[in-house]
Amino acid sequence: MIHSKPDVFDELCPSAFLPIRMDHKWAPLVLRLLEARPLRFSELHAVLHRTSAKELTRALRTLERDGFVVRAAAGRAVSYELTSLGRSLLGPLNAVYAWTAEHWDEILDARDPAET
Amino acid sequence: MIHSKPDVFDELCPSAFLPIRMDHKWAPLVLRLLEARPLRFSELHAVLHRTSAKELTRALRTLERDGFVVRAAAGRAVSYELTSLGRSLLGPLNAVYAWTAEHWDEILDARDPAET
DNA sequence: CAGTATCCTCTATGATACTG
DNA sequence: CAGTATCATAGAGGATACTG
Repeated sequence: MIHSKPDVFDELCPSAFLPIRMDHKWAPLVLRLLEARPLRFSELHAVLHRTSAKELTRALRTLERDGFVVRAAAGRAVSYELTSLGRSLLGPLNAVYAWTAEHWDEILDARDPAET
Repeated sequence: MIHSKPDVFDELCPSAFLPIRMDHKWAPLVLRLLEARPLRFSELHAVLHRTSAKELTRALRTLERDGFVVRAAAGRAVSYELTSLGRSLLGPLNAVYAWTAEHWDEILDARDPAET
């Protein structure tokens, strides 16, 4: 089907904020965690221990909804895996993280020049 | 000075969400608008007419705070201009936008497979 | 022109407790 | 293990009116 191509400026459609704002705080992190291999819910939660099960679930549901990950239930065990769409986002996403790692100090300095 | 390098995973520091979530909805768009040349407040608002002056102001204050733009008041006229830090973010940022333009349809399809 | 000031609502997210 | 259910709060963001 034909969805109208998002023109980020003219129409100010939601794509202007996607996936810059990935609809969930932990979504981008989950995506990166799944880069290496599929992970179980508990494995994800172990790393993202600062969030609740509820929020992690919501992050995963969001990622599922958008076609970034697929949920595979094998009996008791449930694991999450990247789709090709999800994997394709890792490039740009990691580019942003790389930028952040490189310029984080400058942002902090801009926020608080005193702390030198 | 030495700010500890952000390890996006180990400490789950705020950098994990920056600038993926740029602390303001309109911030990334403002950044892109300033790519070509400095713009006045009203020029920005003309394009971003869907938001209020209050929110646009807040976006600009956020961008200033983080060292992405500088505010230059020339008498009555006020214009905003990218700093080199702000400009350096355009690369990764535009990469994400490019990804979005290319995969937006797939996300919509994932959200609503019916609409074919 | 370039904002401020208010009011208001809705959502995101956390904390905590419970379940098949 | 892999979630749900509930409660509670801060802040995001819209609408609108006002100002030097």
